[in-house]
Amino acid sequence: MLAHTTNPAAPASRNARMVPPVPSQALDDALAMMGAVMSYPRNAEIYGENEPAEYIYRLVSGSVRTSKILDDGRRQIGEFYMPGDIFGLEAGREHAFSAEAITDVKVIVVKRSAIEALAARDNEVARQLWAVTRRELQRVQDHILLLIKTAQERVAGFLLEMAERVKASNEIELPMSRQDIADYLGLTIETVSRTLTSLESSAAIALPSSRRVVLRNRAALRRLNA
Amino acid sequence: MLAHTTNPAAPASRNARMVPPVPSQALDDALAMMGAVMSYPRNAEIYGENEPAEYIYRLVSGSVRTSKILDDGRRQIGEFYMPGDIFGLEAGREHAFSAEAITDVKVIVVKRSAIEALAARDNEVARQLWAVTRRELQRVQDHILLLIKTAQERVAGFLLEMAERVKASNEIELPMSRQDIADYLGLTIETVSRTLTSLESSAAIALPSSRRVVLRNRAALRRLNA
DNA sequence: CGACACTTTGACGCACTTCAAAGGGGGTGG
DNA sequence: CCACCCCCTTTGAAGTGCGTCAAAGTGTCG
Repeated sequence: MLAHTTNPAAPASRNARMVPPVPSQALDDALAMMGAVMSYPRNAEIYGENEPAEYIYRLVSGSVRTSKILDDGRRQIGEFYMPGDIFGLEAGREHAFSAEAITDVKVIVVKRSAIEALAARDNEVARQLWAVTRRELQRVQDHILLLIKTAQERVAGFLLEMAERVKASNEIELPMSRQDIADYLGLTIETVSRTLTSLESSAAIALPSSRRVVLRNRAALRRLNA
Repeated sequence: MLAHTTNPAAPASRNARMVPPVPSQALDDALAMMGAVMSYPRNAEIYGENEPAEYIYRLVSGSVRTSKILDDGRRQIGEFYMPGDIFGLEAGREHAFSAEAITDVKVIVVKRSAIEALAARDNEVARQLWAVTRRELQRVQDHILLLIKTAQERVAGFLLEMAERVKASNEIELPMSRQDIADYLGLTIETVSRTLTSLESSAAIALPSSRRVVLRNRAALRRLNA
């Protein structure tokens, strides 16, 4: 099987270190073997915060967000997941975040106990599970670096990250709403909107529609991404 | 909610979920067996950003910070490590952060290749390495939750986290400087200082000296920690 | 075509930063 | 043992980037 993993045409990466897809053939095969395909409509909850983490998921199509609601109602997005990504692994015995379908999604679901039993027998699977967790850790660390920056830097960084992950030339289709972006970046929806508008004015990007973004000047975005 | 009631001896925990120490006897034993003890004086670099990640470390005594300098000179602290913690595992093939001794420290150092070879043979060690990485991930996720809050909430959350980790009744000795705290919380040193002063005025804490903090009213701190 | 959800734009306020200077406190040398 | 110095911390005053509140677009699906 030619895995979806490698991409020779990858664009020059952002200055934050790359988080390359983990080549995880053995794991992917195991998940495909053992797992059931499930579908969730847009906005459905895949699992909830504090639920026992009984399953792990491999996203087949669509996009997923993980989030956490704070006591005062503020919401933080943990991560966005794209096809091929594995999620639901981030927790201890309980999910620390909830996961929701941003678009209609298909996922492969596997019982955690089953995959862990396999890992106990198959060191390659164990190694890849660990690698997936380390990649997740890197993503979260990159996320922290975004959160200490200015609004312009956060939005520019977000766009570069998305462009890299969806690997679509220069025009990217954002599956998530402005509110999702705002809650990912620790900003308000108004600030995200204003910042995008201002990036458009400075010709760094174009916005053919609110969910479509054309990166016109990556160098400028990378400069903002300080 | 009757949450987090599990440990009667533990002080009531913060509302962010606990990140309990991972019981890792097999791993600790292996590290003790295979490792060399090294000492670093205060402020010494243990490893640098972008260096190959050849070793992993178990902190024996003292405190360590990991940090990353951004292009414009801003510094972000990744995590603080206390005795018993394992660090240096957070990266891919290269360290994403540098690690520095906050105080004089002693660490046990083990070649990564050696511990990975052991993990390939000993599933218990492999499992525990994965568990350490997952705990690290949880910490970083909690860190993100701090970064989206107000200054008061960040500082209160930081104090509660430190109190929990050093497990010293109500008076804690902070090994790190105000600058370290500021760079951990994404604030300026002035804001950290002002916030501590204001928490003292409101009788939530006392500051016998700049590095010593007495938690006088955890409930108030937890309330701020929204 | 009309209703509803999402996005954009505007005006204003405030929390935190920035710039500046005044305290400590602890270690060293006289 | 005291005095001086250096570094860290605290306090003050003023500026500003982002949040808040409010209202006007814009697209989409019945």
